Amino acid sequence: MFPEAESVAPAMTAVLTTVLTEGPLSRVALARRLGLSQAAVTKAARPLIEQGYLQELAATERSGPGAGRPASPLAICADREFFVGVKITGDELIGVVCDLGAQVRTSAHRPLPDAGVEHVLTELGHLVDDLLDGPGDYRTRTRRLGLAVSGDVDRGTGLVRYSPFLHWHDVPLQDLAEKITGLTVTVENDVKALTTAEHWFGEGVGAESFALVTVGTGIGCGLVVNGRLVSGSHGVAGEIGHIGVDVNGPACHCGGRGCVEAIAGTDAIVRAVGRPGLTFEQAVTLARAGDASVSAVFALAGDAIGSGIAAVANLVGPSRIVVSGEGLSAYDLLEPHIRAGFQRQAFGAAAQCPLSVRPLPFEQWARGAATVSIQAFVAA
Amino acid sequence: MFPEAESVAPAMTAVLTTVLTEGPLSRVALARRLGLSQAAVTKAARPLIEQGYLQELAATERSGPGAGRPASPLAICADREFFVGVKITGDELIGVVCDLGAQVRTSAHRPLPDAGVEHVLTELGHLVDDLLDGPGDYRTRTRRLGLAVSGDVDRGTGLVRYSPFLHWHDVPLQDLAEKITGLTVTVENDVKALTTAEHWFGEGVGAESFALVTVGTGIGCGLVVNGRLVSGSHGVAGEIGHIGVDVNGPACHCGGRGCVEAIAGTDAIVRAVGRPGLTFEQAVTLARAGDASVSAVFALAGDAIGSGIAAVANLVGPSRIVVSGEGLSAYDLLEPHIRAGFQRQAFGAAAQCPLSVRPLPFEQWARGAATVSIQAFVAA
DNA sequence: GTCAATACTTGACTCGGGAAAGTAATGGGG
DNA sequence: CCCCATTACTTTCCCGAGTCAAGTATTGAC
Repeated sequence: MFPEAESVAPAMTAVLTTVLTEGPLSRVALARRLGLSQAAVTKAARPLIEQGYLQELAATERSGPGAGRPASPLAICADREFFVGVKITGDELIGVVCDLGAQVRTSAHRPLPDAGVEHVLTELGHLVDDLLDGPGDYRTRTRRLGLAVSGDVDRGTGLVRYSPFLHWHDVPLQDLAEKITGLTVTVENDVKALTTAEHWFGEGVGAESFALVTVGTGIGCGLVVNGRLVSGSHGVAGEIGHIGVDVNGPACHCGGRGCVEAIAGTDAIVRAVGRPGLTFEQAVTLARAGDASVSAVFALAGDAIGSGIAAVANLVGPSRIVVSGEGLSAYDLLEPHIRAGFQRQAFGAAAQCPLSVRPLPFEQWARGAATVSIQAFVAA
Repeated sequence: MFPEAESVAPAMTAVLTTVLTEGPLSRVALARRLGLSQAAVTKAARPLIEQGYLQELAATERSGPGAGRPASPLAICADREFFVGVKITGDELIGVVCDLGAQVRTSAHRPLPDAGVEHVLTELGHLVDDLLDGPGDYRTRTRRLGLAVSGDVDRGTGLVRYSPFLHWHDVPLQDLAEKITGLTVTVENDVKALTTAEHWFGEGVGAESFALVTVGTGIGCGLVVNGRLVSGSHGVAGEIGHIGVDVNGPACHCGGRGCVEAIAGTDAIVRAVGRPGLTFEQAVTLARAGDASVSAVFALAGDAIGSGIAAVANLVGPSRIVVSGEGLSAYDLLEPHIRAGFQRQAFGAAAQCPLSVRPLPFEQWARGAATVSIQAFVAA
């Protein structure tokens, strides 16, 4: 957290994290919330205030019958520090600058004609320069960069083990990006980054367990269980897209049969419609216009997604599920069937798990990357 | 851990837990394993030895080239304390006495003609008396009892929220059982208890994430993720039996379609064979004798189980999966199809997750209950 | 103005754990 | 045989995070 400090008192991390994710809280409220004494919170908060990360808000009006000294809630100084987040896709870099409160301050993107490591790094350097040297004067108050990449990523070492879209194998992205940008870099899988962002700053705040499902060409899922992100011991986790929901369904590129993705991925939907040359958007238009056979494809797709989500609910019992992704452009067509499939396959109380829909634009994925670097900063 | 102590130094719990689950270790090895200083281990171990929970083994012969003082490994004194575990089924109580090392010392059972709470408690009292006052003189060194019940159980409060087999609603089983037996009682869901036992003392030792699948009339699953048991926020977790693997499959009693349990539960198999009056055992015999249509039913069942297990592997990426349960009497018929279904639907590296088979007799479920009380004791 | 109520701060203390130096027990080489 | 390197364990001293209890601050109600 501080440039000098080796490791920081747990209470400081806890206080800062709680104020970040749950908003302004008085010291007394923090003490109750964290199971600490008031004295411990006072001591932990002092250096955070001195360093400019927290500020005392004006005393609020008090409720309740009796009197008493008004609380002075502690709030984040969002401007104290900024964080760059970049999502690396196969054909584009999308970058944002976020403040400490994870609000996006500015964004930019660069096309990526070539996904070679060298080229991506060069473009990344340019993108970061554009973001930090543009209006806002973020350069001086920015020390960290988060990168979100699809595929198998080791967050601890910042190694990209394998990324199918980029065709990367064992790229030490963290080291390379730190050399190019001069910032402290954190690398994370893109879905996990987005899940983290929702867990800290979105719908998943306060949830002990939480799932985020992304619908698009691929169908993915990020999981938080017992308050911690699920990483999977073989680097595989959240692969909801390859759960089999129909033994007699279409073959999937993964070798499985009737995978959710092979039924409900945008490519799979186009294929199932079976009209040569038709794009996904055109299929959506046809279905909205009432074309029965195309609508049926969307119905099956939504049902498959719902079944997959129910599998998540049945297995880990999250307290919330958020559905998101690019494929949500067709959400009006999918939603009733997603909900129907979910309700049918969710077991017992799992059916009561709230399912919310949030179209998260690509910029939000970059924000997810920034969020991961905020986390790394707070935990440092 | 100690009758007097309110809370115990974390290092003591860590040392005792590690020796329990990983066997005798020297202080130096423990320090490395736990990331503590040698001094901290020495200090934590002393009271544990004094109280008789640990003992120093004779120095072992040393390997390596140089010389050096031989290590004196610390081992559990298994006889120091005993634990009763009872599994409550719809028609029987199965009880065991385990030592501190979770070895079963003696067992007993009582039929349960009536699953009413009153009657179960009376029988439980008799069963515990039988176990503790029989040969072995366990009574004086036993202070804890673990109960395993199917259904929705709150381990923290020992409340059985709902148990379908027993037709129980909101039974404060912990309090009731403590009154009857005079022991400190822990209550846990049966599958979770068995999973805990395998995680601490079985195949799952040392695994950060681990899944146990039980195959029988119902099909269940216990999950350990990031080293912690998954409980599910609505009391639902590990319901692998109600994952839908065939949208066109048979209706399930849960309201779903093509649930694993509706295809591969023992009742479902009997129904799918479709010969009135035929028992499960007779179906097994027919299939073993080569009856093609019956064999096909087992093939479909195995495939469905394999798909469900693959869903677990894809979502949480456990480092091991253990398959168990009564239905394993037919495991020769199911196994190849379970493995085939798993391999087909497991995504990428998830397919490398080792799948082991362990028929765990009912007594092991009672041992699971005892294990939960051992955990409660160690953490106390 | 006093009083109860609530929020926060201060200072003495506790306790878990670390660092480093000391002791114990072994085998190997002179 | 005596030293010495090597490894295992113990002891002593210290630090720092957190608690407890007492004190200060700030409000509304009477």
